Parts: sequence; structure tokens; C-alpha cells
Amino acid sequence: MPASRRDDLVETAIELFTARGYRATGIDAILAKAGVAKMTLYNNFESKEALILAALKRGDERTRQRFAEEIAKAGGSARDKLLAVFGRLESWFSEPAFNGCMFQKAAADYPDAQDPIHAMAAEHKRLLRIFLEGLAREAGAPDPAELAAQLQLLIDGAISQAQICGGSEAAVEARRAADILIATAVPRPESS
Amino acid sequence: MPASRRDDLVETAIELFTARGYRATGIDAILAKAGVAKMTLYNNFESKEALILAALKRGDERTRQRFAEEIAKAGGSARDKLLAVFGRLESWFSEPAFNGCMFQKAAADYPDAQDPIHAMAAEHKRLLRIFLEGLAREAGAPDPAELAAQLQLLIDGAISQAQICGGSEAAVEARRAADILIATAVPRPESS
DNA sequence: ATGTATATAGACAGACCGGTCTATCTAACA
DNA sequence: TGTTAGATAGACCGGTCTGTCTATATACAT
Repeated sequence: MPASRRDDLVETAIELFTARGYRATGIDAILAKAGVAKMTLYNNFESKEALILAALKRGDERTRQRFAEEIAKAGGSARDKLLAVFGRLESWFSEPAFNGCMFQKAAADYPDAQDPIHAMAAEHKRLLRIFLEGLAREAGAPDPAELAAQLQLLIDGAISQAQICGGSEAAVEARRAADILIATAVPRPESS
Repeated sequence: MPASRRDDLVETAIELFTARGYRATGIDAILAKAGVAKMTLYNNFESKEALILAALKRGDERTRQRFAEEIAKAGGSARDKLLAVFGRLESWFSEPAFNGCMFQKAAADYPDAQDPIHAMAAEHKRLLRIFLEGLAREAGAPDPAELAAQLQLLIDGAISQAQICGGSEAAVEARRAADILIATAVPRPESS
């Protein structure tokens, strides 16, 4: 397991950056929590920015994978699969460690659109939209891009609400709204 | 105009905090842009935190007032008034200086729910929801709280999308989704 | 004219941060 | 056994941040 130290750093970075913010989290806090020496970090990463980018990359892959798993587990109609996304949101918001979306926070902490960190946050949202678009197409939406965009608004809104106001009700609200939007967009809801 | 210096500081603080973030913006940057001496700041505010709270307070009042103005200007049916909220979003996103919502950023920069800054961000979202609920009730929604919650998800989602990915299309998408949600929630849309 | 309130510029302290460097230790492999 | 790669602790540097302090200037009311 030659990449173990590197993995520890990335995992701890995801945890602390998401919980406390990127600028607010010092290198030393990550090193202390991961139990790793400072030189090990700088042997594996060029800079704090490189560590942030690695954390975002792994977070992106993991987030989309978890959505995919939850949907596969849900099974059922394509419409149920779309709604399963919001079930995943609800369980996510209910985790004690939940503290918002690491990509929303990254874009907020690095507001310059040219910044590689901001760009990677935008790329995550783009990939998630493509994922939703695939589901919408499966569900038979005549304009899958439109439905995906609307559902993503609900998702991001729910994440934002949950981070600011706490609780997981935002996911329930979002699910109800999504139900309406899907029913309206898909011409002939299949027999459930 | 005895509060002029104080006003300058609050206005500049809103501008820079929103554009660059709260932790990322140093006191000195605000002082330089406002053309005010450091001691003047600390004679008017106890600390940077107090300045942040003052900026959030004014931002809250202004944001809700602008929504109210846009809606009054829109006139028309209660439903048109609800939709006017999204017109305001679109023009906001199109401003060159647009850089996201100062309350979303505040909650992200100060993630501890007990922090006064985080609490004030949550309070703003609560007040905005009450505002939306009033509009939803006017529009004849049988469950105005429900409709308001759903519309607020669209609003926060659109703001988040616009900040991360740029552009103002998110407001257009949100408006279309809101149109559907309103039509579904309000039993008998009045003749336009 | 004088005193008071408020403004200014700028030095300063104490803390923290990102990043570099050195010197030491451990483990695997020849 | 000796060598090499990678890990560790911790000192260190330059810079930045918040907040305090001093000394000076301005405006206004009496």
C-alpha cells in the first residue's frame, strides 16, 4: 500500500476542508489529524492548492458514485430512480458530520472563475448534471436537459438550505417538488 | 451626516466580503477601498466580526427590500408577483459585480451553527421564507408554507448555480420550474 | 480662543500560515 | 550487513492578519 500516507492526507483534507472551510483550515490541522509529518505532505503534493484539488477530485468521484449506488439499490422505474437521488440527500443531511457541499464551499472560498479550484467545483456540477440528464432521458423526458437542470436547482438549493438552517427537511421538500416537476415533464408517467 | 464613515465601511464591507469572502478579506483591504483609517473602524465597531454582522444586517434589509420593490413594480396577479422574484434573480445574476449570495458565503465561512454570523445568515433565509409565504398565501395556495419552501429551494439553488457556473440561465430555469410548482400548488389559477 | 470629538497615518505586537530545511529514524532489499 | 527510499519531529523564514497605540490634524461649539 504505497499510497497510504497520501490517502490519509486526502481523506483528512476532505473531512476538514468540508467541515471548516478551505481557507480556514490550516495545513497543520490536517497534518495533526492525519498523523503525518509536514514534509510527507510536501513530498506528495506541490502545495496546499494541489492538496485541495486532489481532495475535490476524490470527492467528486465519491459523490457521483454514491448517487449511482443509491439509484441502483432503489431499482424500480426510471422515475423512482430520479427520486432516489433525493433519498440520498436526506440520509446525507442526517449524517452528524454533514456540513454542506465541499464544491459549493470551494467555489465560495475561491470566487475567481479562473482559479483551478473554482473550475473544478464547476466541473463537478457539470458532471452531476450529465448524470441527471441520463436519468431524465431514461425516464422518458422529452427534454432531459431541461428536467435535469431543474432537478439540479432543487438539489443545490436543498444542500444550501440544509447547511445554513440545519435539519434534513429540505431534502423532503425537494423530493416533493421534484415529484411534481418530473410528473409534469414526463408526458405519460409509467404505471407505478 | 454623522454616520457617514460608518456607512462607507459597511458598504465597502458588503462589496468586498461578497466578492472575495469573509475570511479572505482583510481589514486593511476594506480600509483602503473605503479610504478610512483603521482606528475609525475600531471606534465604530468592536471587531471584524461586528463589522461582518453589520454588513449582513444591512444586506438582509436591502435584499428583501429589493425583492419587494421588484414585486410591487411587477404588479399583476399574485402569481405574477411570485414569478417576479425570479426576474429579480435574473437581473441580479447579470450584474457584472454579481458574485453569489453574501449569506450563503457567510454560512460557509462560519460553519458553526452557534456562531452569530452563521445564525444571522440563517435568520435572513427565515425572513425571506416568510416573505415568500405571504406571497404564496396571496396567490391562493392552500399550503403557502409548502409552496414557499419549494420556491426558496429554487431560489437558493439558482444562486448557487449562478455563483459556481456563471451566467444567468439558472434564473430562467428556476422561473420555469417555479411556474410549474405554482400552477400545481394553486388549485385554480386566476384568469390572467 | 479653547476644549472636545473625531479623523488621520503609521508603527507596532502577537498570533498564525504556507512552505523549506535539517537531522534522525525505520524498513525493505541487495 | 550495508544501502537506499521514505517517514518523522521540529526549527525556521517571510509574510499576513487582527487589533492596539501614539501623535497629529480638523471641525465645531462655547
